[in-house]
Amino acid sequence: MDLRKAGLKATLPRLRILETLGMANVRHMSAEDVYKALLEAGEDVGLATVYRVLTQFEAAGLVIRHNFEGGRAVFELDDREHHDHLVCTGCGRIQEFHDSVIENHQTEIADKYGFTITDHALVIYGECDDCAGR
Amino acid sequence: MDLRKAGLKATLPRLRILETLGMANVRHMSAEDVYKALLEAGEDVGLATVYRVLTQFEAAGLVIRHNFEGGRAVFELDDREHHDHLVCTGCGRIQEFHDSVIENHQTEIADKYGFTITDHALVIYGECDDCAGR
DNA sequence: ATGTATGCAAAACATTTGCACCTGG
DNA sequence: CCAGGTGCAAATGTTTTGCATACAT
Repeated sequence: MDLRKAGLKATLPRLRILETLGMANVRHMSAEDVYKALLEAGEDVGLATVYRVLTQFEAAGLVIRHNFEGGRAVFELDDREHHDHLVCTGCGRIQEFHDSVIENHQTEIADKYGFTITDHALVIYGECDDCAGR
Repeated sequence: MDLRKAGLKATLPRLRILETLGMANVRHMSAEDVYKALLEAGEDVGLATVYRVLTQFEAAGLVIRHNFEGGRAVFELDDREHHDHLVCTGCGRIQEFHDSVIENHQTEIADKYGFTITDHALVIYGECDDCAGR
């Protein structure tokens, strides 16, 4: 939460972007989503700044960038336990989950092939209950 | 392998693109990779056609499109058992693997949250042996 | 023939960068 | 004050699309 602790000046745009990502009802937003939310909130921010700041936040470990299908990256505040994602192809809803058996197996696999894990991305695509009946 | 069976006319560009993806030493290529390979082979093909054809192949289930980190999609011939990927962040090398324990757990997780799996993507990023010592 | 596929060039996106101006500490 | 941050516009890189021509059946 503390920008200074992350080595970043506490400027207005950075604070606002962090706030926006912290809004309980969103969790996963694209750069454009953040930008639009700020404009609607009456903030005068540039899209380029949103991209720059999100990239800095990622480097500082404040947010996680996801490359789900669809061509645009989405960002999420890195303020809770590690988890993976279920993405509904119908409504776009995102469900987080954690499975330690899968996590452990990933480490085993990396070992087996001589890789040192730096990161991993597990995304399950499917249709959620609400979308099943169209 | 059979374009007609997939409902696609057996045109020269399509045959060449399929051949290129089938070259044993590649497996994972971006649209541009395929395009360049064809130009070098003396084929007169357009980049737009490569994109169009790869998208058709994906829809027909002949190839799989991956959105790894890095902004560009890579394609792989869908001619073997399902598998996931280890991607070396150092040299870009891609190692395929399969783990049935992980697969089974994914199904369980989807069930638990009421999702019907249509697809999934597990990518482990890390550094391979060869890159470990820089 | 004839409907579909292709190549080219232009368009559409997502994201990045150059630069003059503004701001936080 | 002054290094670093920001907004804007222009540049980039990837993928898509419109259209006249070429090709497979």
